[in-house]
Amino acid sequence: MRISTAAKKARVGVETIRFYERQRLIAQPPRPSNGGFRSYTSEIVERIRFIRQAQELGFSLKEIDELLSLKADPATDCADVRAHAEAKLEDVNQKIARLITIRFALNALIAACPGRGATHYCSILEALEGRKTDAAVPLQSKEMRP
Amino acid sequence: MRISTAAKKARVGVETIRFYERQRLIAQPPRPSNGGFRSYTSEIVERIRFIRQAQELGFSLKEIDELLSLKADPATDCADVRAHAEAKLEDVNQKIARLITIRFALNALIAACPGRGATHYCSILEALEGRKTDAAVPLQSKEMRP
DNA sequence: CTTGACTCCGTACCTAAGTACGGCTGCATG
DNA sequence: CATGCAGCCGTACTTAGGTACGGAGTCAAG
Repeated sequence: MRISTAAKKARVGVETIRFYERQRLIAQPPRPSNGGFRSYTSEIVERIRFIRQAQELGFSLKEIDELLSLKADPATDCADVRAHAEAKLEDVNQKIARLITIRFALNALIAACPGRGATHYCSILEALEGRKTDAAVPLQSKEMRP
Repeated sequence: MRISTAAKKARVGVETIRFYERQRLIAQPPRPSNGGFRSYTSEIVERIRFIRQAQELGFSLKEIDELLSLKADPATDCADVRAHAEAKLEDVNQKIARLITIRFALNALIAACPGRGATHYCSILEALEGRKTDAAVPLQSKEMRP
């Protein structure tokens, strides 16, 4: 299989495969000594699919690299993998909590807004200025972007 | 007020102020013609605080730039600002929905995991491989990162 | 009047996850 | 056999939001 076929099967771009190779997430198949094209196996396609699936679950490529190592290591216990999943779940829960706080604040802002009139009296802008309105914005800050 | 004082008051780094100046989010105070230090006003500090508040709500610097323009323009109606807040709310809602889907899938994965044993039989890794388990991972994909 | 802290400025670097480009080689099809 | 599409390779660029660095200038205190 050539790279573009592999890319199609894994539903990624050719450049993405190369990028994964550079990141050592997947092995680069050897180039024939007589100098032809590299030949991609279905194992590699599977591996790329694995990577995309894990990405869908919010794992970063770095974390996926760890998962793949666990996967490859026969000494790995299933509990190790589970721990990663649980850590990611925790992560996701925190992001959700943070977003819900934001949603709450945005809702309050919108509710307090008269809906029209000069911005001189805009309660949303006022709230953002930090002068406290009813729709105060009490975020504890710190780390949402991971 | 010198830049480091302004930075402290706005609770950002000096470099961040400079960065905002380069991004034209805040104006750079003129340097005295005799060549001393720039003098920062409390208006600038307020403006930086506004930026950070809006960031807390998930607005990007680009969006904040728009908000600040609306704020500065006397022709702006409050409804314009409100529309931005509502768009951002919609945005936040989508992110939450996406994360909840992920949470669901992670929970299913963890629940299906025996908790120990060789990874050869690890249901989490299996699920990520795309071979369908009970704990299938049915994400519709597409755009969570904004 | 020297020392040390701060400012200024331009530029480079960082992470994440790719995407794009340009020049070359390889190969298959007409 | 020529033509044009693929593959290969190295490098540079992208977005976002900063952070870091190096050299020169400024200023206040000792």
